[in-house]
Amino acid sequence: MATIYDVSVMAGVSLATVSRVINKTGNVSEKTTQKVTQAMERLGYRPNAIAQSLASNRSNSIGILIPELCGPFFGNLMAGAEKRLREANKHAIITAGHSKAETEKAGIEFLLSRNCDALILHIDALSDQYLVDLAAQGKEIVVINRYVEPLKSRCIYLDNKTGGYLATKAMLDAGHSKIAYISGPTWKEDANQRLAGHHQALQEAGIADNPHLYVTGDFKQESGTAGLQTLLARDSDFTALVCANDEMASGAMAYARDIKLALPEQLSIIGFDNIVYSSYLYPSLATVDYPVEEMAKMAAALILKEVYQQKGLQINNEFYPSIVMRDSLQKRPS
Amino acid sequence: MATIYDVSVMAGVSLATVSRVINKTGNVSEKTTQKVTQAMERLGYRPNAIAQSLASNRSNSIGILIPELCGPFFGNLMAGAEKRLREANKHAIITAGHSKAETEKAGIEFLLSRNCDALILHIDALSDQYLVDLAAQGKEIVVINRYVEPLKSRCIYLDNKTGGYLATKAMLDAGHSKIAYISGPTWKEDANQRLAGHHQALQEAGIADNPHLYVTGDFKQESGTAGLQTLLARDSDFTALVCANDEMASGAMAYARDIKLALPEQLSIIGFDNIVYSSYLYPSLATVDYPVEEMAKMAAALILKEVYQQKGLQINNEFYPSIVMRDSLQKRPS
DNA sequence: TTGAAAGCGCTACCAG
DNA sequence: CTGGTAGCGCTTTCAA
Repeated sequence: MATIYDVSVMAGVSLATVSRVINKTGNVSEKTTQKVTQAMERLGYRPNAIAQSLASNRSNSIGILIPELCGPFFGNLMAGAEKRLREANKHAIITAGHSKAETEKAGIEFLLSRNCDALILHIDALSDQYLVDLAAQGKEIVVINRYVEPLKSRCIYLDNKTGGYLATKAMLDAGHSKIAYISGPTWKEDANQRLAGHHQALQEAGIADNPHLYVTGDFKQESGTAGLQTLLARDSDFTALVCANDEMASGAMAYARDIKLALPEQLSIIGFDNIVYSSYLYPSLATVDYPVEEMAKMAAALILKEVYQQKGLQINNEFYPSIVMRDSLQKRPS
Repeated sequence: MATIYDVSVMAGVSLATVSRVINKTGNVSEKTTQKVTQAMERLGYRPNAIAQSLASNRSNSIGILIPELCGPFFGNLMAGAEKRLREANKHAIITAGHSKAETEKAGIEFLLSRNCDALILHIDALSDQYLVDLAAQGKEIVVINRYVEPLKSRCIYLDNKTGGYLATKAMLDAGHSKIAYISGPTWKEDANQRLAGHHQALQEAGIADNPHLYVTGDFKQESGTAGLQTLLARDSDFTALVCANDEMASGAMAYARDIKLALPEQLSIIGFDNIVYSSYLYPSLATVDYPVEEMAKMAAALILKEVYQQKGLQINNEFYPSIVMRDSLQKRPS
């Protein structure tokens, strides 16, 4: 690899000048610029980002920590952030936290040690306090899908409670009153808030809480399958099922078909997230739209504004869910 | 951030010694090690990976370039590679190539400029020659899902042609003879090979080629929907549909239901890839298994072996697809 | 077993 | 407009 030194020798100028033309900073004469550019081309020179970063304390890269690298939800999150950053000539460095405190911490350390200019974090396991302390260290962080009061201007979050409320409300409006619920893991904030919204909707409708109608999953498909199985085994005669995310809903749907339960005639189902393939399920899955890609772009925009002083960016911290009606949710036959 | 210098001062030793205990290299007395370790803890010291990398020309990070960050196929690819690397204490740096020569090249340059020790590349647009030249520059590269003759020991690939063959053969074996095909983009190697396998199967069965039964998609769901629509508009009376991937198959299934075509009674469908949710579709989608996660792990293993001299690793370059029978493929009613 | 010192490739400040 | 030069934080000889 050619270095800046090789270029300076070939162009017959100093290191400083080469650096100037690389970074388009300072004034360099037209003629000199040309000489340098030519030398760079001839040598196939490419700046060493590592060295640049060490010298300038800037890396033009943003660390992104998400629980998992696969799955439609986080896929869209990554893609949204990466797109926005790429447009601004910044790079994303992505790593997985696997929803465990230890690995989340290790992931953050990794990103920090790579000198990221800022971090976008989807944290499941670490505490609010940890995030507050982290932010206090001076590195710009943006927390996505979580509301941390002291960091609220740095959080991009969804009103999950309203989302849960809307889902159940849609079932109520369709005439259902026996509504089962498959929750996400109780140690996840978003799962709890969705459940809280569900409770609120039931309460408003004057429907008493029935623990037989709840089961906890882990946001994966299999747990939707297992969840519905458990619920049915309890022998409660519910006509509607609210799932805390689409993946569990699709698992539940698969189970329903296995046991010849007619969908949506015998059971209405609604999910949450509006992941890409929910409209391709059969019946197409009603859900609550989670504008995750937009939110990820907003997180990126926040960083572009705060860290790179990009102008004219409108920041919006709170996002709202909306109902997406599809065939899996049907009026309760009276 | 505390630096190695701060640690050396606090511990009362030299920089070199601190470096030795960080890297567990060279002999350092028990006592000294303790002093240093304590100082590091007290200062909350974390090595600056950038500086380490610049000084040692090693980064312990592996660059991964894939076309897209979202989607089940690439999600599994990332996850598999990351998992294997993490176990070995290496880190993945992931970037998207978006299937365009320019961005793919930029992605590679980015990874190279970040001093990655090796690259795992899923390349769509760049030429074989480009890859050969790249490899010649000395950086270890592993090419995934593509066979490049001069680099064959560095390629981890699937026998896509056999996969295409198996899919169509399964339809033939089920009694179908009018078989439509929705292909991937013709400029993608894997798409062409799958199609070649399809042709081979037809030929062996003595079935003449019928251009009316072909349509080209882009591996996305929508193109499956559009593809089936186009095929049906041509008014050919096919009873089976082979899709070059599961996403297009799910799009086609959605369209079939829209127009009240009974699945699988009136149309048998098979996909390719065996992405996670294909078994949750209705009817569950028959497909060709693509062991992408295993392959990604193998790519990582190859790097661990070649670059980091990890021992005892068995490398296997070629992987084979296998048929996954599910409800969407049914015997042709005679 | 330890320390001194020369870089790694680049930026940024200070002179001129 | 250009050059000289002191680092950025760390690794890695070479000596002691």
